[in-house]
Amino acid sequence: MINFTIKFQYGSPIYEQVVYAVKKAVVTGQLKPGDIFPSVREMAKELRINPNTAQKVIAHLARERIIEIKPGIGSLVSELNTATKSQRDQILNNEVEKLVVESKRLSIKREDVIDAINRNWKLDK
Amino acid sequence: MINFTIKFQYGSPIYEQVVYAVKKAVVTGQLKPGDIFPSVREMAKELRINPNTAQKVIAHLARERIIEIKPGIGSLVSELNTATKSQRDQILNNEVEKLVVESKRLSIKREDVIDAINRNWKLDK
DNA sequence: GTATGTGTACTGTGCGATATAGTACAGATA
DNA sequence: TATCTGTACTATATCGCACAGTACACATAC
Repeated sequence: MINFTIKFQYGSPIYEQVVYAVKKAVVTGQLKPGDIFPSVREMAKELRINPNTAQKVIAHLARERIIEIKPGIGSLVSELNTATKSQRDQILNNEVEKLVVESKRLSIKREDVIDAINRNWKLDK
Repeated sequence: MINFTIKFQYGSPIYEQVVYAVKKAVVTGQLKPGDIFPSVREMAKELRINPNTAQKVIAHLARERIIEIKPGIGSLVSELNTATKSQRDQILNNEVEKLVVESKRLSIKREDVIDAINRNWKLDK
């Protein structure tokens, strides 16, 4: 059974979209730590993607420690992680900078960006 | 003469990195409206990239109305734009959501993200 | 006029990422 | 034993990206 939702878009790789959907589902509580995660073949069948693509999703999620692989069993959703220093820097400098640059370029007010952050932070959607 | 700085990284296309560097230079005041923008051939020579790649940069910047092309002359840096509704939604929903999801996933505090926004907003770097 | 500098549009080549199809194997479970 | 897991292959096709090189129309400067 698939516990998260996806609507595929053009422009970015399928495996990337699935990885993001899983991250979002974990953060919003749609997927909880300890939940059983769909297997390669099940995901491929349900989402109608190639098994190799599903395998790529599993491998990426495992490398980011979002799921834990239990050989012969499948995978389990992990607890939320704590950021390493480099991950923290990547987000609080580079990612935020990109958002700020794009906002200023389009004359979007700082307050509106902050509001959007606060609004998105309560995402039980 | 090139009025902006770039340090090429692996992982993302060259033309994208140059486009972002220009956006940042405009936002920080390093490039001002009315400034003459380097031509395709000049950019290719100075940045040591292929003329086709430089052409791609110019085309992207023009499509986003960051520069104005004056046929036979070159290009000029435009004024800052106002966001259309769809651009605004794209940023205040999708982009912000990605930042929030990634932050929550790594247990980064909301206050730290807001601080980073405020810090980056004063970018006269 | 000529020479030069613009943007733009092609043809090719090479490389890597992505997605697909299909097969196979080791290991754990039932 | 049968079935499920993840994983690792071989192949194919398509696309994005960067590169090399050539060509054309247009405006400017001389």
